[in-house]
Parts: sequence; C-alpha cells; structure tokens
Amino acid sequence: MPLSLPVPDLVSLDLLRSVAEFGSIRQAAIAHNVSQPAASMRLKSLEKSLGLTLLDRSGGNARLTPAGAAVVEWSAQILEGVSELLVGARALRREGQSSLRVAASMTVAEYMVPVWLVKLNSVVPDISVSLQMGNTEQVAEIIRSQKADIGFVEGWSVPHEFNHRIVADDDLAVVVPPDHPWAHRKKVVTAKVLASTPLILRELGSGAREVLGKALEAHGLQPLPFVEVGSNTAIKAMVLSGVAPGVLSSFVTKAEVETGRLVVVKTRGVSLDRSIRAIWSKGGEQTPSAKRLLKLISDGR
Amino acid sequence: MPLSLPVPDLVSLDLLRSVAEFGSIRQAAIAHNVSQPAASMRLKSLEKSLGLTLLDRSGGNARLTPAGAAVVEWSAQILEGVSELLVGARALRREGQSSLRVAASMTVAEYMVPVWLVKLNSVVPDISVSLQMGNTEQVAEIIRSQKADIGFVEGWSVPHEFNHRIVADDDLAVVVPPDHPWAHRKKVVTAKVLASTPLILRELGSGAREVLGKALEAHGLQPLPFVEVGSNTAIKAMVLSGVAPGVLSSFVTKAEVETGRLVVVKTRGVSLDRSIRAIWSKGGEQTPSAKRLLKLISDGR
DNA sequence: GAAAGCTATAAGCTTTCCTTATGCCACTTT
DNA sequence: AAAGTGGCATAAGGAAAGCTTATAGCTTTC
Repeated sequence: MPLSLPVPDLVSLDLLRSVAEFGSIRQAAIAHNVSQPAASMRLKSLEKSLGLTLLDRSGGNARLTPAGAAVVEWSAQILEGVSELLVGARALRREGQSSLRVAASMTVAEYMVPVWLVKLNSVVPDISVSLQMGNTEQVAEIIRSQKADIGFVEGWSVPHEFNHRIVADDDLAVVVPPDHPWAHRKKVVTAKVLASTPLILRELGSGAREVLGKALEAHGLQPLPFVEVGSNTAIKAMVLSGVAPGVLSSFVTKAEVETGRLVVVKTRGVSLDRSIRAIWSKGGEQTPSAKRLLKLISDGR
Repeated sequence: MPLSLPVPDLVSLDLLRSVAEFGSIRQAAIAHNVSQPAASMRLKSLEKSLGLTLLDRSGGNARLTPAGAAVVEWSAQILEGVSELLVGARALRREGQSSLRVAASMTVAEYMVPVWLVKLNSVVPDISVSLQMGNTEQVAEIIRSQKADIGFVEGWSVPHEFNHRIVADDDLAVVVPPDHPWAHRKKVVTAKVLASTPLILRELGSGAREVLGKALEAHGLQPLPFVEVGSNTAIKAMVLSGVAPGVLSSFVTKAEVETGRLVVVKTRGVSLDRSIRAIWSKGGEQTPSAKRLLKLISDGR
C-alpha cells in the first residue's frame, strides 16, 4: 500500500535536522548550500504538509518546538536509512573497481552490508568500497577468481575451500500469509508435509536452497519447488499474494512478521539454522581494508 | 552533516516498492494514482540519480534487477520510518481530539509511540489516535485532569497516584563527544565528580532530571546544571558541540553511540536505571482502545 | 495472427523551487 | 540611546521538474 499523502521531502527533513544541529535556519541553509529564503520556504512547506508548527520564530533565532523536536527524532531513523541506501548504491555502482572489494550473497547485501559500510565510512572516511552481489555459489566464484577481497555467504558447503569466520547467525523460516491454514498458532508442520507441499524457493546455488535441501535430506526427502525465484523480494511478494508458502531468511521476513503481514510457520524436525560467514582466499594475506572491515563487524568499532 | 547529493525521492522509492509488489510499472502507477508515463519517468530518474539499473524492461513486464531488489530492501526501512513519522505527526495534529488520547513524555513519544501507533493502526485500521507530549510531570497532570486515556512516563515518583504498568526498561547515560577526557575507555566517573561537573540537563519535572537527582541524592549530592534544556534533541546538539557532558536516555543516544559520535561515560555508584510505565486514572475503567494498545505493547500483537 | 498488456517518447501545460533584493525584528555593543 | 549584527520573511522573476494525454512499438498469450 502506498504511503499516505502528503509525503514529506527528504531534503526538508535533513534541513530540519540541521536547524536542530546549528540552532538557526540561516546556518542550516549554509550547510546545505542553499540560500536562506530557500531554506525558510522549504521548512514552511514542511510544516504545512505535516500540519504542525515545528519552529518557534518568535525570538531572534528559530528554535524547535516540542513537535519539531519529535519530528527531528522521527526523521533520524529515516535519514540513517537514506545514508545506508546511498552508500550501498555507490558501492554497487563501482562494480568491483575500488580499494576494498566486497562480494556478498543477496541476503547479506540487502540486510547487513549497508550498515557495515556506513560505519566503515565513518571510521575510514576516504575508503572506496565496491559491492558485488550474487548467490552463495557466485560469491564463492568471485573470491576464487580474486575479483573481490572478501566475501559473505550463508550455508555450509562453500567455506571449506576458503579461510572463513562466522560473523552472524541467521535461520530460515517458512512463512505464509495470516489467512493460510499453516498460520494457525497451534499448527506444526513436519518435514514430510513440508517436502510434499509446493514451496516458493530461491534457486539452486543459493544458501537458502542449500540449507533447506540439507534439512530435508536428513529425512530422505527433498523440497518440491512451486517456483524458483532469484530474489528475496520477489519471493516475499508472491507469498504475500497467497499462492504458496515460501522459505526465506528470518532477516528478510522480520519487518513483515512484526507488522503481521506474514506469519512464521512452526516446524518440527526441520533444522533451518545457519551461519553467515566471511570468506577469503587461502592464498595470500588479507588486505588491510578487509581486516579493518572484519574487525568492525566483530567488535562493532 | 547533510546527506550526500543527489538524494533520492521518497515517492519514487515507494513507487519502486510497488513495482516489486505488483510486478509491473503500470499497476504500480495505478496504485499510486498517477499515469503510467509519470511512473515510468520517475523510475527512470531514480535510476539516473542512483547510477544503477533497477529494472529490466527487456521482457513485456519490467522486472527488478538484483540491484533493484537490493534498493527495494534498503528502502523498506526508510519507508517504514516515513510511515511512523506520518502517523506520529497525525496524532500530534489532533491535539487530544480522538477516540484514543495518548499522553507521553518526550522520550517515549520520540522513540516508542510511533512504532506502537503503526502497529495499532494495522490491527485496528479505523482508530483515531491523538498524542500529547510533555515532561513526566505534565503527562501526570494530563491524566489527572482526564485529558488523556493513557499516559507514558519515566521515573519513579508519579506512578503511585495512578494505576500503572511497566512497559519497558530504559536507563540514563552520561555522554560526551569522543575527544572529551571522559571518553577514554578506562575512565570511570564517580558520583562526586559527576555532581561537581556542570552538566547539560533536562529541566526539573522531567523524568531524566528526577532519576539523576535521586541517584546523586543517595550520596548526599545534587546535580550542577550547566544549562537546562527542554528537549533531548537540543541537549544532543549541545553535547556534540563539546561545551559540556550531557545526561540523556540511552534511547536518545543510541544512534550517535553506534556511529561513534557520542561516547557513554562509565560511572560508579550512580544508579541511572529506570522503567517506563503506562499510567491511567484510578477512577474509572480503562477505555477499550487503551486496553488494546496496552495489550499490543505487552504482546507485540 | 489478433488481442491484450506493458513501456517509452513527445508535446504542452502547470506547479514547484531557487535566487536575488529588500525590509523588519531581536538582541548586542558601544 | 544609537548603531551594529545576526536572523527571518516576503516579493519578483526565471529556470526546472513533474504530470497528463496521445501515440507508437514490443512481448506474450490465446
């Protein structure tokens, strides 16, 4: 469902944050390289679109009202997300031409890499990072052929060929829309039922597919694809439309599960835990930038 | 620091999400009440501004490229934040005229209420909620005078007069910029040093001020305000400028601490833990909507 | 092979947004 | 008390962005 209109403007929210930071519209305008009247008008139209008075202009300086302070805090999360999007897009754009070349599986690229990159950028401001995406198998190939300095994958099979380190835990989840029979709180699905139900899955070569395959193989079973899709987003959209259950990383489904648009199905006898690993070539030494990134991921600094 | 340009457009990101959802530009355009060429041009300019190909238009339908799928996921967090901002702004706008009247201290309003309201809205779509903000003392007065159905406060003193329930834990943190002497990893500040250092504080009547006062009182001390400010945002801005240490909820400082722009000072003998409580009048029965909200906060559904 | 569905381009118009110029206000300095 | 400084708003004019309708081309489906 689209956002309810009117939608505020990102530049205006950013500008408001600068007003909070500098204490005046004028200085915020300078920081944004626009004229003071432009900033003034932007803020006024933001107030109009939200229907709130954000600034108290009665003194010499403009000061945030309580509502303004709230909007600034509410915007902080949005602007943080925008920073991540921008840094992620920049890394994708570089296509492997950079001082630190990262390759990541779709899930890792979508849910973890931008956060890492924003932090890395704040610690090492002038580093240039590129990001290459693929499924677990493709990432392995990129590392194998030295086209990236460090890779991130899910699943078990690949790491033995490389140096590796676990950087996070993840697990798969079988998800359905809330009106699906499996969505009932007391319903528990067995490996046998799961294997005999057509599922929306990632393609062979993906970490998700591998883990599900291994989990069912333990019972002498194998998954029955309703359809195979190359992107988590596409699977989510299909599951939401109700055509079949899907199997996805819990990272992928987190937001939808929290808002109740998807339900995680309880399973028995199906082991869907997995780890996310950094991998790098056994041949040479790790590059300093790659080491720095790994340290940041492990320590948080 | 302002965002790095060019900044993508929220409507375009929302539109891209709809393309992922519906599987075609045309249907996304319909969902957004714009013409198909308008949607097409918006998406093209989004691609240009990010420097990435987001859609594969080679078949009959447009389909997301891997980069497009990544951008959709990166956008999801942003759009979620925008939903929260919009619902929060709408609640503030109603100024107590609604079927569920919520009053909350600044910290709770800034960091928790919008999430609750988005969830509540998805469970009870046609509910109208208003939000009144103030410090802990003002919220108590609003509840006392029946101008809100439920209130949320920090600190200890107020609840005894009302029915109450703990809904979250929070604690205060003394924060400084990274170049401050107290920022050193091994530095530990005692109650005595803290009380003799001018601090940037919230005003009397705020939950933060009360908790700090109580913590120092246990040593026969009291805080020494460098300045008293009415908003968390303003305190943060001042602390970042380096004039003095500040005392803030850990919610407020979370983002800045994670990015390293603020450092939490280790303290000894200063008890800054506190709870966040829902409070409501002891007189009558709780309204059904208020009960629903409380259930949602406790259960998550 | 016709039909249906989807997307891109073009033309024309409206709206938005920015800059410069200017005036007023509040607070500070002398 | 008067002048100075920093700050905000309004107005006018011009540039740019965005939308709609009309149209044409492409792909998949029946």
